[in-house]
Amino acid sequence: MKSEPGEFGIDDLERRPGQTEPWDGVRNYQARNMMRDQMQPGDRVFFYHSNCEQPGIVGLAEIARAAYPDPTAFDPEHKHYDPKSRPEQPAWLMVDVRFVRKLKRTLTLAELKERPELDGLALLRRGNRLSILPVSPEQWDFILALE
DNA sequence: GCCAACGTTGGC
DNA sequence: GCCAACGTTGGC
Repeated sequence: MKSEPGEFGIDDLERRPGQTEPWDGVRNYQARNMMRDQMQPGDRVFFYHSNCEQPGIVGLAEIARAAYPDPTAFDPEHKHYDPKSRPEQPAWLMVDVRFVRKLKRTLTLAELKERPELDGLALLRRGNRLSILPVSPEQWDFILALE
């Protein structure tokens, strides 16, 4: 899961009450479907810092709550308001994410790109801009071993 | 700041 | 349904 550290970084997650944060604001159908269909409580995710000096994987988090309606979509005052989403029929969902730990070092995007073992990694696909991306078990183990 | 790569919107 | 215009993402 990507986040801009200037907006909400791994340190912010660590400081949250319960070290848990609702992952609101996702407004992409592919990303929504991944939250809805692929994320269960206890599942682990990489926390990725994007749009910053050193883009890369900085920590581990886990899903604390399965997908449920994103209330920010209902609020006309909110930046992420979307009139297509109504409480009776929510278009947008979010999960709760809980801090697990920071990595001992940042696994930079540049470093991940150098690894032929990660050729198929969705994060490295050309033009990818999704804020939530799949990682296979093999990719997961390989990346963690780089730490 | 630049720009490639997308997703979305809306006219037709 | 097509597609140009536009907005956003995010690395560099």
